[in-house]
Amino acid sequence: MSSVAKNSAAKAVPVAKSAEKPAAKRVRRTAEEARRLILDAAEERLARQGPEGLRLQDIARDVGISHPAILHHFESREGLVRALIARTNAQLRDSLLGALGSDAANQDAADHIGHVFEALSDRGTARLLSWLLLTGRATEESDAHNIMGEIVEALQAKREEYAKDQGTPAPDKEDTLFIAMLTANAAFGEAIVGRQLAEAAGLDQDGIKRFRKWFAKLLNDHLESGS
Amino acid sequence: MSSVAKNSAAKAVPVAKSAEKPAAKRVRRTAEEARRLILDAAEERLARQGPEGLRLQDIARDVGISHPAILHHFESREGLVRALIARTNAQLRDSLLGALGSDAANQDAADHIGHVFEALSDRGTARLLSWLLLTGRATEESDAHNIMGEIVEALQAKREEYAKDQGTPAPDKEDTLFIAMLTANAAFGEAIVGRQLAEAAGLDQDGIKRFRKWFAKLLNDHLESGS
DNA sequence: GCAAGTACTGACATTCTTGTCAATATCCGA
DNA sequence: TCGGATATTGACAAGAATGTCAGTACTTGC
Repeated sequence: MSSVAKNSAAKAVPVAKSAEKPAAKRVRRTAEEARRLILDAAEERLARQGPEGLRLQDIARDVGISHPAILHHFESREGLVRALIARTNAQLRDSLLGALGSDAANQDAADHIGHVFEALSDRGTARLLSWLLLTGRATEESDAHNIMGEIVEALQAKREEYAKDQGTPAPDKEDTLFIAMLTANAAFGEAIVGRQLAEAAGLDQDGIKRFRKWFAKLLNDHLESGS
Repeated sequence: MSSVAKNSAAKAVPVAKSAEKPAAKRVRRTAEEARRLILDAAEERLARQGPEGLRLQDIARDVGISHPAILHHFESREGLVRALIARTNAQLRDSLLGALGSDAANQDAADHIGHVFEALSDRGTARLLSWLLLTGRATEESDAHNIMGEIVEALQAKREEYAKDQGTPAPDKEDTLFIAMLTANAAFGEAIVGRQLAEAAGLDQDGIKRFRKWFAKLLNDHLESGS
């Protein structure tokens, strides 16, 4: 050992009192893994406790690291929030467009409605996005722009295709847009006030399912009535 | 002026350096008035900047008082929030039930929809309520319970009356409940994501109006189709 | 093995926010 | 006009939160 006496008891910084802590074997993750874990923890905190539960110290404790580690990976708290927003947006986009694209020939609204509601309710995606909208963030990010635009395009394409098959006139594009908007609004609203309202009305979990079906039927009736 | 030399330069506490501040003539409001002003300012801050903009110092500056004055009137920040919630709930209740009760014979959904949307959008009522729901407050307040219950009752009564006039069968109560829920959800959703979505879709203010009308028509069609 | 790169940490600095307190100014009734 | 009640204030206290920094320990390429 050439460079001796480096971690003995010399310098003075770690002190190292007799036989106390076994040093706890520091763990080291890849940067990517660490970022993922941190975002996961932040996401859950946000979903469970709302915006005020998003504190670096808490998140760090959840992950099992010190809070400066978070700063190391995300620069600042704001950076963390930005990253969380970006990831949530991407997940939402995949979830929605994926569902819309997969069962290509499915014209039944109920399935799509279900997907939208679940995509927004699960893991508190809607709550997260609502919070960021409420705090005035993402005003210029305009990620939502693309998502909404793509979805309306996809929906309109399906309706036109369906109309051609049936020999009915092509549907109005604004009508398609309104359907998408209503669904989005309703899903967001449900994610936020849904539980309260359902409780107030004495609806159980099954009642909520009935509500979604009822809503899907409402839209289906509209679709079939021809604009 | 018998008791002279009271605000001269004596005691030592206010220091009163030569000719600086003219003492600024302290204003004194009634407790009620002060509370009202404070709540107004808090409400606006919340609507404009979201939950993070609700700081005692800021609110105090808006009103033109010092922040301990707020504590004096509301005990604590939490007390202020509670009071704000209570007032907002009461306003919302009056607004919604008032509209529903006034034009007694009006069966047209469009007007009611318009009222609901406006009541929730104006002054950021929905944003405020959303925030408090997101932060997990008002879980047991259950003020919302009463409001929702009353509204469904009122709506159902109107539908039954209308059905009797028309000789049609009485409407299903759950259907009425679902209509109310959808409207509430959609209005909340619009209050939060509405602007973003509309922007994304290239809708202007007029487009939003068209959307609301479209939604009202959707419900009207449903009402007239008999459940 | 060695050295460079970097994930990670403890301690500290800074700033912000709620809340307390004693003192003061204003209103209002006697 | 006096005196009590109370709305209001400045100064301070306590705590929490983000951010900085120098140093430590793990990994990986040579």
